[in-house]
Amino acid sequence: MVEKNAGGVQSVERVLDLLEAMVRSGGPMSLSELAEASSLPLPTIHRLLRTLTGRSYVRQLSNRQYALGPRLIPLGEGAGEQLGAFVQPELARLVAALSETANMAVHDGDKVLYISQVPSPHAMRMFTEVGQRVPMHNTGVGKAILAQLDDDAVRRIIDRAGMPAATERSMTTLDELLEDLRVTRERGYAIDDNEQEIGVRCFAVAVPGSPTPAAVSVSGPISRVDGGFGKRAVPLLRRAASAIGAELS
Amino acid sequence: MVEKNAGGVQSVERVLDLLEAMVRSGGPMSLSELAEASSLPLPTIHRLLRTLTGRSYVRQLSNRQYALGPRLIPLGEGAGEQLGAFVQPELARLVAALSETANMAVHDGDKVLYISQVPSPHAMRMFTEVGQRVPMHNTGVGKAILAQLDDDAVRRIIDRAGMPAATERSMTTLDELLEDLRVTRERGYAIDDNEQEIGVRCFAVAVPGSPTPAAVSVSGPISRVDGGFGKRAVPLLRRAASAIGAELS
DNA sequence: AATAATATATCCATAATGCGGAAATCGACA
DNA sequence: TGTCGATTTCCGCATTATGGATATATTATT
Repeated sequence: MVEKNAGGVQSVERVLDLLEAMVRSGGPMSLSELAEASSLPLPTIHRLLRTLTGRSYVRQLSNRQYALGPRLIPLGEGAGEQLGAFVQPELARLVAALSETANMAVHDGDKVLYISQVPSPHAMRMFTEVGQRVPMHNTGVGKAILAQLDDDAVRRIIDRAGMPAATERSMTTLDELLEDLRVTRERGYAIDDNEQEIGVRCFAVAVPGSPTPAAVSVSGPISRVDGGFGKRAVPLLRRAASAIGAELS
Repeated sequence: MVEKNAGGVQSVERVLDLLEAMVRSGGPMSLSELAEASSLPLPTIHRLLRTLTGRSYVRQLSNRQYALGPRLIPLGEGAGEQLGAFVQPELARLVAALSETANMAVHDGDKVLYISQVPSPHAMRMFTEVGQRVPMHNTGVGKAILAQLDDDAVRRIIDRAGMPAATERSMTTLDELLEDLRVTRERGYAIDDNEQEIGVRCFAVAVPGSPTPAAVSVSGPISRVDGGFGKRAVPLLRRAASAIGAELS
């Protein structure tokens, strides 16, 4: 044995490495690019990809490059549903206590993906939709997730995604954002104050120990969601986040 | 050798079988349920799941049941993007020729998932969003996909999903739907005529040879999308669908 | 067009890897 | 506390995946 292995099935671990490399690259990859990314011998990669293409989890373009295949889509959808189903009751408890819309979102590339939502009983409420992807720099969940990364990682994400302003309250420079994240880390929760949409305020807490970074939030109109609301909401958000985190780890 | 193997890496094939079983079940599964679904020995399944849980592609609940894990979500998203990126130019050609919104969708569970869209240049246009999931029985893409299945498979889907009416033109009985699908198969393309939304008509063609069933469509207001439009649209849709199908296979 | 250079795909002998029967452990229920 | 069904760990065996070497495509060069 050349290296110790953490008890996983080798070929499965390698397949996962390959798929992750393909997600990271964001586009089709050639065999040799994959070899470099994974430091595995070419024949091995080829054989594994052959297995995946045979099942449509990877498809080979006419360039002979490889891309993620359509069969992965139902897998991702299914995972989202199953996760959402578990998270739903926790969010429902938040809504029962606070009467504002509760969301859970996960980090996905340079954006944040909503995977679960329980709407507020109020007529005027938030309208985010499960499956929607929103920027990281001007949303509560996005900033809660960013605050868990170090400044360099944040910089890379913003380099790629930019900082489009959604409202006049949105932050537009990296320095502003990094300072806001510093405050967020210290305080332990993130606030979106009219940054994503005028008239809306949002409190968000990161899910601790989640494998893909995630966060939960409650949001509503500023008339109801004020400082006093925050005082009541944050401890509940913390509890919900750690309950979810405990189940995920 | 007890059985012939199609040249794939055994443990990888088995992992895919397990994940697919978990998607089909739609909820958490116990080890023994997985054993029954996959006809593999328990220790083997356990070892494979251990590898997957170690990487967060599967998570184990406190019940000791297993569910699809959060790491699958970015995979599915990435696959959707990479597929969409390739499909985009084909859809753009359709829009250039027809000036109506073009969509591509894949079969996902009991619904249809939009994975790519190019909007019409007209001010009045369709508003479907990528990532949205819509019913199968009252959409063009949905019916094009259903028409490729046999009646029993259709029946099972409708049994689970029901046939909620979106408009007064929506079909609401299985028999109506099966008859419509028979016509669709004969004709070679599907029509959604005010069934999903009043004032909107849609022509759709299945993507041939796609591993996950898929379809492309163009849709717009009935004032522009009439019989004459269909005559021009269908051959172009066919060409786009087979171009996409060729690349996917 | 012909040739070289590079990247991709296939073979196949080897042993390392994953396999699964058997046994231990855990957890639910009485 | 004892029993039963399910889950998890153990470990010797041989089946399975491995990767160096080789053949075959594909692209670049003259």
